[in-house]
Amino acid sequence: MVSIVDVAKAAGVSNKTVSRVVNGEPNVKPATKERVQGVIRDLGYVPNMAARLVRSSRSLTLGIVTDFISTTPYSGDIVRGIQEWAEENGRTVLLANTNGDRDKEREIWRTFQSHRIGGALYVSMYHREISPSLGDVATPTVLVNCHPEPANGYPSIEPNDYQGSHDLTRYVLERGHRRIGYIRLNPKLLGAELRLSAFREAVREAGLSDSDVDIRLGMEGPIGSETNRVYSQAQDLLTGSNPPTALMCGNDEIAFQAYLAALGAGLRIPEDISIVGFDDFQTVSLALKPELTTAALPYYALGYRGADRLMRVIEGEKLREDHLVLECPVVARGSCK
Amino acid sequence: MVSIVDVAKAAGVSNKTVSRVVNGEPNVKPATKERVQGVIRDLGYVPNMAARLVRSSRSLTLGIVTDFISTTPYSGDIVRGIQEWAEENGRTVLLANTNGDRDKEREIWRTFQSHRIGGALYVSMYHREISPSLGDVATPTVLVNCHPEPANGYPSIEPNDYQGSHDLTRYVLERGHRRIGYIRLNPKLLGAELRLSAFREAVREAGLSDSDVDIRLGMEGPIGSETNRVYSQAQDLLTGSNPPTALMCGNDEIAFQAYLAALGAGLRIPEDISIVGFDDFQTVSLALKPELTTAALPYYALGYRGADRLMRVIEGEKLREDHLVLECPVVARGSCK
DNA sequence: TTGTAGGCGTTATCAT
DNA sequence: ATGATAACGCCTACAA
Repeated sequence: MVSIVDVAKAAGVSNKTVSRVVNGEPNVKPATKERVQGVIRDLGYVPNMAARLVRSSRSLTLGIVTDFISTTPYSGDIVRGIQEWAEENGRTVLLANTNGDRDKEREIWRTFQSHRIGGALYVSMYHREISPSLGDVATPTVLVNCHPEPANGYPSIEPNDYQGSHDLTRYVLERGHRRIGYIRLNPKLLGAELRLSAFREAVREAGLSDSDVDIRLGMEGPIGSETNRVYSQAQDLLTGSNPPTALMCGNDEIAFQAYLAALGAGLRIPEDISIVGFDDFQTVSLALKPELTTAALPYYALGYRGADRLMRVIEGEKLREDHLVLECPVVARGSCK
Repeated sequence: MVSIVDVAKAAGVSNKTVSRVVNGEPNVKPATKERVQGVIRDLGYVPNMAARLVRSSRSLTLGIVTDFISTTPYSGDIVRGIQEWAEENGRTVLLANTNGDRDKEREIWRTFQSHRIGGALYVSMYHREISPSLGDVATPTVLVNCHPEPANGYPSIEPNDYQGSHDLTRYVLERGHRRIGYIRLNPKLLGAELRLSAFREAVREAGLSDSDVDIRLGMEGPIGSETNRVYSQAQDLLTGSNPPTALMCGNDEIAFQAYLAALGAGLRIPEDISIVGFDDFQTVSLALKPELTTAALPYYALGYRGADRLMRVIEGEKLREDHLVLECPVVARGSCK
């Protein structure tokens, strides 16, 4: 593989001059610069990052640690956001997946260290509280789609489930609905609590009473192997006496099953029953007919802006104890009212 | 950061001996070995891959190039398969995404070169024929979920859409269906052609005539921004005179919309109409009620075995012109007959 | 504006 | 079984 010395020889300059050209440093005569660049092209020289890193110990690669990449396919958009940022900023991305295993997590951390990464993004695939076991290392780290346990203050970036659910509930209320059903996510999910409490709050603010809402548990049990009661709960809710006019769902996949239950019961959407979801998982939300009104989880932005924050941490800004929250905008489509 | 020299000093041996211990080389007295390992633990020494690479030029990291990671969320399983393999084999993974942009592709290739990766996996997110623009580099490369244009012989690994569709059609026929509807994928997709022709062949083998099948175009237009006619086509097909008893769909998302159309038309699944999909995209196939009978695209295995093949190429096996094809098994669930 | 010398952390080579 | 020394490709520091 052609090295900086080869280029220097061929161009008749010192290796330091080549280095200067490669790194865009000043103090190179334009003529020399062009000649060197020509040789670089001709010889197909590509700088060796490893050698550069050994000498300067300033790494341009950053690590991504994901947890359950398999169970929530759509959140891959977080990774895409990070990649996009990395590409725009001349960084490269090292990827590893814990599969929820603590030992593996520690091992990954060692691997990243051995690659002397500049910083890391710890990406959770569902919104939750975590305590990453990063060893006792001082690598700059930002938590994405999760937040740290109270004590250990990593900076983080998360979606605002509360605001999203509150806005969405208001959207439904503003369309005149006064009897509202709600099918919950697995209570073990952080988002479940936030979304439900925002729903309750918005409904209370609108002056509805407890008897105006009908809250059901859609999923329960350990995450990844939960019991799914959505379909039967939706059936029960929709075909009971005095059914709601609107049905809010913990996420789009629940809404999806609610559609099936509603259609199976001979109801038309949205004429007989309005349905809204949460997440804006487009494979579902855009495939449903009518398309689903929902609140959008800003996955891509979570990744992109998370990477941006990481860079700031790397460059020395003190962001510890700094937790950023991104809005979940309501996406109005045809399924409500 | 603690280096091999620090360890050597603290252990009272030469740096080469430490190196030997770290790399599990022979000719180290057990006592020395243990002492060194103790010091390594105490000092928290982590080998510097960059330095190792500079010296030995044998890279333990491999690159993944993806194209449209965003449009097909579920195919992230391919990446998961690769990661799993990498982890089991002590390799690290560098990730980059072209977004379908040729220039970016070339740039990624340069970046990978500058990291001196040992080999690369070119991963397409939907099954297709490609001509990767890898520059004139000799980095070992394996194509995953796609195959090379005739001329340039990269080894590849792909799903067997034809076999999957053929088996699935036979499964449907064996359940006694003699009038079958079919909603096609976008013809621009390689899988679309393979699946449809396998369907036609299986139907012909069973002695059905052209009038027994009703083939509709569900999607068309440029990939990523296609026109979706599935819902209306399904409605039309199911509510016409002399409707089919079984409806086969180009993929699970089409089947999903067919469900909606069927339920909307007051049909019961599978009593009035059997529906089958393709892909086994579990977010859809397991959420549908009844759960969807389909053929499983072996995404995970594609990644895992693709990585395995890459290693073999790296180690010098001649696999050029070697194209591996993985079976798509029928997954029987409740939606058929 | 350009070049020289030295060193980063590691492995390879050859001695001991 | 262990060590001394050179070399990998690059950058830093300093000199010219």
